[in-house]
Amino acid sequence: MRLTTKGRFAVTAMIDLALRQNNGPVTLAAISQRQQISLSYLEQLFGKLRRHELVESTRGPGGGYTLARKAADITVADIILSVDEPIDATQCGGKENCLGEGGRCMTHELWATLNTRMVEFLDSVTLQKLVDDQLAKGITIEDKPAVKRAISAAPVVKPVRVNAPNSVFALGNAFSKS
Amino acid sequence: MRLTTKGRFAVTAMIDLALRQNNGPVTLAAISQRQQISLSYLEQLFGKLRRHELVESTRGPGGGYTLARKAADITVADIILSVDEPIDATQCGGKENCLGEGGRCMTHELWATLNTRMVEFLDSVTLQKLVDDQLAKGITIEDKPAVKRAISAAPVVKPVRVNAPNSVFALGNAFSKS
DNA sequence: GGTGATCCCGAGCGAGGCACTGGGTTTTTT
DNA sequence: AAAAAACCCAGTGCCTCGCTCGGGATCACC
Repeated sequence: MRLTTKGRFAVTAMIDLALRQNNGPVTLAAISQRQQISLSYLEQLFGKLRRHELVESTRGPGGGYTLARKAADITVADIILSVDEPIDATQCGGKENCLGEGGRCMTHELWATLNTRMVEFLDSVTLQKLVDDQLAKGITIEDKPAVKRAISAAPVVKPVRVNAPNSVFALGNAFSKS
Repeated sequence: MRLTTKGRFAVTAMIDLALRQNNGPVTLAAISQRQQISLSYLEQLFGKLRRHELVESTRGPGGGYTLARKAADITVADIILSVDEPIDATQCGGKENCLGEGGRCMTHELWATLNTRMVEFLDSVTLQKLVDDQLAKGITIEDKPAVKRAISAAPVVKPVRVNAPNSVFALGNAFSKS
């Protein structure tokens, strides 16, 4: 498991989606503008989310994405594991990894436990809870305009690269080898 | 905070050091051989560990490293935070990060909480505990030969690059931007 | 006082991931 | 037909990881 801004973006986008999907599919372009995430990057993320059956898509005008299940049935762990993929290949397994004499994996259990703890925690937080948090904060959600085509007009703020410089909070491959 | 094999190597090396430091300083060359970690890489790691006052060094022949405090007073969090550094610069702070209208940081608290949980956990595991685990597993520790200079002879197994390919368990910069 | 063991330091390198860009295609509605 | 949207994919610049290389500094010994 791995946590980067990638996972953060995905969670943020999913919250945005959950907040507004009640009047029809939500377009990535809209999420991109609201959350300042590059459209193409969102496309990649939602491609993965769709393949993991967390969201469903409808194409064509008026289309967009909707949640594939109830927000209460989607956890943060689901989202992060979807976009960050390598859920498998998780153990040092039986391979030639652990050292020769005595053959252990001195820290194997430590990382395994840590992994479990993290997943447990992330799995305990549902998308619904995050949505409730946002609503409690008093977020205003604009109604979608009835006429779809008459949007735009608003000066398109090109989402500038915010450039996350310093990784401060990162968990790296804890299983490979060992 | 961040967890990579870097942190794993550091923890592993520290366990090795704790296990054998009772008859004098332990050389990096010895740890390198036993744990199959490249010597130069170990030098870098122990440089950081020394600067964070987790270990002390003695130079010259017969020198090496010893723990700067009791193993019971060193936690896994100490070790990992030492080698992975960027403990600071942790918040999205007051900067221009959070979005314009409504200005939130929708997931800020989520990541902050996760970070806290992880550090709490890692801080609850002491080096002494890991050492005890190893001893319980029935590890044999060879006595250091009395004559220092008469070592070597053993066919130097060049530590081959084990090459951890797939990062499975990784937490990335969770705060920057947001 | 030289020799060698050991720590110390910095520059750099190859691989891979991240965040993003750009250019297309398909599907669907109007 | 035209436009809106999802889809797809190849590439780019940057950064970190794990490691190598090449050189010091410092100290125990003979």
